[in-house]
Amino acid sequence: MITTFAGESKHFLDDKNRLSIPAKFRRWGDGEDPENAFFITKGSDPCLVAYPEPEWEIFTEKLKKLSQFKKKNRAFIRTWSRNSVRLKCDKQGRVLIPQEHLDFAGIKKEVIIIGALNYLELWDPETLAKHQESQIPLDDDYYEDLADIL
Amino acid sequence: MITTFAGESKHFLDDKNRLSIPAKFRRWGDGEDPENAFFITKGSDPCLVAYPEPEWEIFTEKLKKLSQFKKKNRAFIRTWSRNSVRLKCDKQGRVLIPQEHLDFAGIKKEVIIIGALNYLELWDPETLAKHQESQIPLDDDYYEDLADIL
DNA sequence: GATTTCTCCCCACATCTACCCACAATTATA
DNA sequence: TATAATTGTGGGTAGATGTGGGGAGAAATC
Repeated sequence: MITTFAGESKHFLDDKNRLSIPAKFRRWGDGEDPENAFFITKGSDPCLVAYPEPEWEIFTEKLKKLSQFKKKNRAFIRTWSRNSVRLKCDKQGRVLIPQEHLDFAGIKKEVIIIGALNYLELWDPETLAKHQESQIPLDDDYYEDLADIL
Repeated sequence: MITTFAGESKHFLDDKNRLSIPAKFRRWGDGEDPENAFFITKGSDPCLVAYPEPEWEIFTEKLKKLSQFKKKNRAFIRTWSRNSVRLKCDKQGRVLIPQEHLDFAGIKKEVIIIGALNYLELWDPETLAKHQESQIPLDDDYYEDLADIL
């Protein structure tokens, strides 16, 4: 069982591109996961997405079921896999994020870390603000649909 | 099973932004919840809303079922989760409320804590008074609709 | 094989958190 | 009513946390 991530923090990259993972996001489940590694990918939104290793594996197992005889499946699997990097926290609870991933999300120094239930999102503050502004507000139809499951 | 919260109290933030939870709201259910943590979120009204952890989890578990490959789902989860903070009572029954949340609700020193059945509302007294004044009175139609379920 | 780059350990330290103790005021109990 | 327990509030302090930087070893490059 994975701990549910919630809340947000602001941290800073240091000169070595290391990012402290907030302590509350650093441990999960029953603590029996010895490594507590994350997989970081490029998100569908302009941010990085960090999955605890078990979550990433669950998702990846689903992907394996896609037929590789469909061009779009191959493309998706390829992209997913290329963009995934396994990152282990150092003894101070930091991960070293590849420059290419930082560039994708426009992260320079400041990082907003959002706990989004079973994954984390890493945002550049400005990019996040702009994204929130340009966001189409959730409309009544959406809430109608939500109401069906909530 | 969650105890039903009812009634209201007035407490004061101390210099460290700690708020005593009224004793009657501090324990719930069968007392078998070892941590007795709250999740505090920004309300739809200008106040903070505090859910006992089990209540928050019920809702959140449903949210986890939403696919993250729909943009609107991501937006909804992000908003919900960003504003949520898990707060554990210290041994004296107090929680440390983040400054940002206090600012959202305009809380400075005095706090009105309202038991609202399965959650608590935290109000700045002035904000609450103003909100009550500007409140649209409940009309007959509303009571007609209520009658359907009551 | 030698040199350079990268990774990750360690140490350091300011800040923040949450423990503990304390105590007055209130409520419960005998 | 007297006594005991609970509650709300204040404050000191040890430990946790976030950040910075040196340097040993691994990996990559020449």
